[in-house]
Amino acid sequence: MPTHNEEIAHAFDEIADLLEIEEANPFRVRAYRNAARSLRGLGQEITELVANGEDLTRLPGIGKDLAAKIQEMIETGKVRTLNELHKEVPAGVEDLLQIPGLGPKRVKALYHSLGIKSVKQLEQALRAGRVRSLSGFGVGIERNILTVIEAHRETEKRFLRANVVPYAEALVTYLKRTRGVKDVVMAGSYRRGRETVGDLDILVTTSGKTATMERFVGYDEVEEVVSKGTTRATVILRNGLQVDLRVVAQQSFGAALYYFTGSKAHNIQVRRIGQQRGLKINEYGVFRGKQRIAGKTEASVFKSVGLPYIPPELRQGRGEIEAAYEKRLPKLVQRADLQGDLHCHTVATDGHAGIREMALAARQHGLKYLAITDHSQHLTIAHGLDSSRLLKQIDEIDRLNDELSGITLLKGIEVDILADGSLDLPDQVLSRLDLVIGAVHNQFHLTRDKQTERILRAMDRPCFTLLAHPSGRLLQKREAYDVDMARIIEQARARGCFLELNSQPQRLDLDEYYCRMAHDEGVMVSINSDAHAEQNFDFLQYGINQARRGWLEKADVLNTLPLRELRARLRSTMR
DNA sequence: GCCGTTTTCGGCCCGACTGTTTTCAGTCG
Repeated sequence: MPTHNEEIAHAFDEIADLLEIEEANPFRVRAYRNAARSLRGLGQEITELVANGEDLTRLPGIGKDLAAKIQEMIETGKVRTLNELHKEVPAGVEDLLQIPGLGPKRVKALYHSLGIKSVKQLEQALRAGRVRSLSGFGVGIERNILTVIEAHRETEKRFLRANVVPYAEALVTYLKRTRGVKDVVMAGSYRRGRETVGDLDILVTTSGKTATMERFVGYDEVEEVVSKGTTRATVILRNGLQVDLRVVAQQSFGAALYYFTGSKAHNIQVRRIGQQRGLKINEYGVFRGKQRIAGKTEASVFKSVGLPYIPPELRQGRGEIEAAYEKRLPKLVQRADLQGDLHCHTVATDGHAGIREMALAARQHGLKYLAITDHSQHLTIAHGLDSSRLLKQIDEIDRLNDELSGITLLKGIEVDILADGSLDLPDQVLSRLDLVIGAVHNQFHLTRDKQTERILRAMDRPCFTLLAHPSGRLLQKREAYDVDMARIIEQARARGCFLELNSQPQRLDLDEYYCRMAHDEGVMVSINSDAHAEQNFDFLQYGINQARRGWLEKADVLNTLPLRELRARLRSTMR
């Protein structure tokens, strides 16, 4: 049973929680949290590193002691330290830390004074008014925690980026219409382009006194005001989304934007570098002693520690700072680099528009070519194409290409990869197409070996061009199927075929880790909309966000090629 | 518990808001 990074990270977080409740040295606590974060950001299974005999203490935040604990975890599946800690504080108590407003001190008091070991017990104690008498508590805190427990029973969940975009944009527009307000920008994970966001962070700069805070908490969608000061406020919207607002003076714009964009891991690294250089970096600027030396722009903050500008999508604390110092930051792909789209559907299967309408919509979105790739017969629920319908569609595309200007249609198919790795249509039909996208749409629960073999076999077919949504994940709905993606990427390199980055907001598949692996291995990725309707070409922006988080450059992306070159590349994969 | 272009000891990112306190501890991002 392999041990995954997340399990070890979780164990370290749990140790940190328990140590905190025990009032251990806060820096020791932080060491465990740093190590957990480091493991989560690794992008590679730690068991592989161990198997390759790598020295774990070379990983950031992992020293001799924690390296040994990782070994212990891999070998025995547990850590003695954690079991020891549980003798003092039973399992479950640390869950109380997840409740906003409860930190280690209060949790410790709740457990030691009242014996509270679960959220449920806490709720009962709160209702009985037994909590208010504890020192450090009061009626106010009692009431607040109760409200939070009730309101957040269903939360701790993140929102799909696409679902919060309208809220973010509306709120920004609303705040911009405030007197004295200069800039209103989104920061946080939203700005870093993450596929899901836990909350929205909005930064506002003002000149002089304004009523920004009042206007913010008075927003129509606000259900609850969590906190409100002069420079910072937090609200919960009616849909459960938390929004944090920060207000700073114009001169601090860059420092504040940098600070609130994060990520936390990235910021901590840079502040530490600043510290080594005798600088203090906070949201108001970069300071040497009392003197403010930078902060008007983000670039000035980076410059103060000798770094070039690092795009938000890369600020994850995963090697971007080292890469920046060594001048090997990627030049990230942009939406404008995309020349076409290689995956869409029409009314022939489960799409909502005809070929012509999709072509015109693609052209409207600035694309020069579009591959029509409806489903194949095996996907009956989508009314997939059999050979004869596909051949008819090929003729129709030929006719439309004669007629349409400014957009070229490519003939393709999203063909099912069957359980045995064969494709759902015969080679002689597939060979008439410009490209063949293979996709797994069933049998998600095969063993890792079988699933991997299935896909590798399909990729080996003579007509195979591109692997659609390679992991099959649906964000917040379905886990990726168990598959050896490193082998698939290796096979794509050897075979000369390509991987898709599917831009559907709930897919965004490849994920950022495997994008980076493809980049490192020299495998080209196609950023596709998988549009099922005319407006779905907007999804491409989400794919671009994801690609940028995965360090992809223009040269890594198949559909940045002009049509002629693209055709040549596609032909080269057919054999 | 980690870490080192001032250091193998002595540091460890930084500030805002709330509520319970009479000047600050706890919590959060």
